[in-house]
Amino acid sequence: MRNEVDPAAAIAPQIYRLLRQAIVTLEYLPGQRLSEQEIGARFGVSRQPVREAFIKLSEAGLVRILPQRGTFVVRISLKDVANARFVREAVEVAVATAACAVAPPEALDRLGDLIALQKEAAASDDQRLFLRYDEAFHRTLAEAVECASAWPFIEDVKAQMDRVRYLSLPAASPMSLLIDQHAEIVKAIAARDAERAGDAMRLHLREILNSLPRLARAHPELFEDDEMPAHAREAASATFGRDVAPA
Amino acid sequence: MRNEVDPAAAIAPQIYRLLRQAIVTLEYLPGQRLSEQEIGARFGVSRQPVREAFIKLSEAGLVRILPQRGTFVVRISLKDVANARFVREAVEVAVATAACAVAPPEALDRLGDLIALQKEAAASDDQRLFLRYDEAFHRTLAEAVECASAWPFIEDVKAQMDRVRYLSLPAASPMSLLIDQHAEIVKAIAARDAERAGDAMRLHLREILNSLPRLARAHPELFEDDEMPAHAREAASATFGRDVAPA
DNA sequence: ATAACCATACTACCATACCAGTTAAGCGAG
DNA sequence: CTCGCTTAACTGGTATGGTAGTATGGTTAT
Repeated sequence: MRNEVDPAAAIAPQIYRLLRQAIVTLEYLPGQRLSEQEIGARFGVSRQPVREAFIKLSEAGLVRILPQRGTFVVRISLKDVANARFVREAVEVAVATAACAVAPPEALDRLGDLIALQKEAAASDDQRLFLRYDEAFHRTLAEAVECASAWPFIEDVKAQMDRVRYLSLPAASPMSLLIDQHAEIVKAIAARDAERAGDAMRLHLREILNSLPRLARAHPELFEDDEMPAHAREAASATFGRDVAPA
Repeated sequence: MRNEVDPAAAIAPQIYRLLRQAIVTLEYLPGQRLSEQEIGARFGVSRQPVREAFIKLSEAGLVRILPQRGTFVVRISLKDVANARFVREAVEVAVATAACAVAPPEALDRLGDLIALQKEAAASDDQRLFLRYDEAFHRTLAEAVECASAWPFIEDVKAQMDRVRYLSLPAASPMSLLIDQHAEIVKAIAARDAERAGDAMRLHLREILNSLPRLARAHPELFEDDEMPAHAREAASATFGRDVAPA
């Protein structure tokens, strides 16, 4: 978060990116108050672009704006994470399925390149870099089916999941597993097997359900006191069989 | 658009709703310039909340903000409409599928009530009211699977489609057809038949593909000069067999 | 000791002022 | 008449000021 803003470019989006990154990486913890005044002073900008960043953050569900009271980083809500995951699974499974019909071979090459880069990042144990390539992989796949204009929506939804992702970084699902899942997705698309590609993507995106209950128990102070909706328990038990009920 | 704003409530969201409505109903046509100054004067508010409304409209893809030049209503883009439809189909088919597993009977009752209201609106030929109940139907279904927090997401995506919807109002898909499709969705969910529910929703949401090429030819001045992405042509031909190619 | 009150110091929101960049019209030179 | 420059009138982006509402801490009355 020490990055300076570029006064030549539009400031508000830069502040948004910086704050989002800080929240998602848990540099700003749930409950923390964000002051327009203070953030503006820290980056040497006025309150107005900071305010616009706050509004976007609140739409992404990362902060809660209470008029005349303050703006606060929200706790991680199992319900919100599960719903975000639900939406993301729906969209990206559809993307993977569609890719089998319409993705050009060059796109598959690019996806292969990104997997190779992820392997490098995993080899040097650079988790941040790994996550960057992970995001690039999913975005590239969306572009492959000419859904680039749909990516910003996925990106918004992803915010809820990303924070959990960073929370699980120390002992996450091993990077090698995620790489294998990416590879399986690409292989299925290359084989033009729509059902297999969809299933592979579904399995990949349900991975987070495996660690979520454990993380919620390990860090209760970071989590909202709510439960996952029924559709998430369904999805988890269908994939992993257990370890999803609160108990 | 003649509605006044309520100065007691937050102004920016009100302006957003009013402008969105005006654009979607084609009261503001593509290419029209929107001036912060002028809109603010018309509603008796300052430029600031208007500006925030513009930002949201641009994120929904309804206007394009060109810094230091102006803000303009964008033409309808076949690509954007098709992508929005793709995303919406993915999410709502997943919702319909999940509803079979988790929707409580009371939710099905509410959906039945909304279908009855739609029939009334159709009987009195009130198209605006019909569209309102249509939206309520889809939102209620999302709530039935505890995906209420996912609805704002669908609502954003829907903006692109709604404008086409209003454009097609005079001679749209007959309301009775859409009501039958809603009824079929509810029946499938009541029967807990996930595959049938998903297919019914898919068919329902692909209806727009049936009229889109015709509308684009009939109103070329309203449309961006682009083509639907491959996935949309796939979806259309899979459902309707033809009349989707530009020719 | 406790409870009610009030002054103070915040907050977000809206309004206003200022700035830099774009556009286009008007004027002057060729 | 045509081309090129200047300039004035816009634009959106940012900074700053004003306002109403909320939390808080200290003081006073009970």
